Amino acid sequence: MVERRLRRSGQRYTANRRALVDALREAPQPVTVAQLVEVTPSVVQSSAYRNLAVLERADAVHRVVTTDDFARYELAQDLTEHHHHLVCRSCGGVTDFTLSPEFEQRLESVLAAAAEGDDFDSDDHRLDVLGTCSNCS
Amino acid sequence: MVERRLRRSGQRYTANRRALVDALREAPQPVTVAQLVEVTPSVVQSSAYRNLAVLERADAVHRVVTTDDFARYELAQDLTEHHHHLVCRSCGGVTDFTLSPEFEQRLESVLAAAAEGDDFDSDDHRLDVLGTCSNCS
DNA sequence: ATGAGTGCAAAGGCTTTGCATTAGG
DNA sequence: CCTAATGCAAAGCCTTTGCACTCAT
Repeated sequence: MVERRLRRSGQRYTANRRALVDALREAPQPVTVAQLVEVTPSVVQSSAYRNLAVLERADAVHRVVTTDDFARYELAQDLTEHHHHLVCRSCGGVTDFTLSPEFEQRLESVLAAAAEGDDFDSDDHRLDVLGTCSNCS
Repeated sequence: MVERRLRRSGQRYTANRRALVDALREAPQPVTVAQLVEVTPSVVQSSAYRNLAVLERADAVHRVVTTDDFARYELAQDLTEHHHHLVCRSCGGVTDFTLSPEFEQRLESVLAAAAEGDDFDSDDHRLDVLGTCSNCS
């Protein structure tokens, strides 16, 4: 699946990229590049950044922005499951959660209507809850 | 209102801070620090960063994270009106939009339930629509 | 062969910080 | 007065980039 997306955008599925994707598959939640490099010592930092950028352009991974200074990555949601994030203001950590399909659908239609009104071409939404995780409270 | 919040957290409402808040009040949407400094030449960049941090801790302004490398700021939503953002993937620009009070309320209760299940102490949510703005399309 | 991918090191760019000076209460 | 705030410059830190080398096709 990831391989197909890479090929589609004219990219190879190299050992480094495989290692990164495997690591992301293992991760239960979005991880920073530093964490990723630590788990996959065969991939040096600059290659990790470059490959994550390639994977993102191929829609295989997704970059998650939280409140701290670290970019986090996760597998593309259509390779996993559509979900949202609990973002801890204290440690910057991210936990996934999902909403019912009914509510998701309702949300999508409401958002589509809002974007339409502003002549905005929407392709995704991002719904995060901010607060304090159980570890930090 | 802003002044009260600053005093509450033991901070002064100085000329620089006033200028920043006034500029934010004028801005129709979240603005970058660079834009802010440009509009308020009396405030140098480092003071802008420091003061925005103070104002954020006092809950007077709110830091908005988009997809580019620039932090954006807006007045705290309870000083304006609760709203959400259309974030352009191309230029990083942000436009505000609102949802109906009914839907907002529904959303809040759904999110509260989800956070509860993860033992997460939620205090806010952030709902952004990603896509392409009319300028960039 | 030949262009994409990689590693290392250096550079970029937004943001933060040290320090001497100024101003608010 | 005396602490907080300010300006300037320098440093930090995540991220990107240049360049030579290696690998896949």
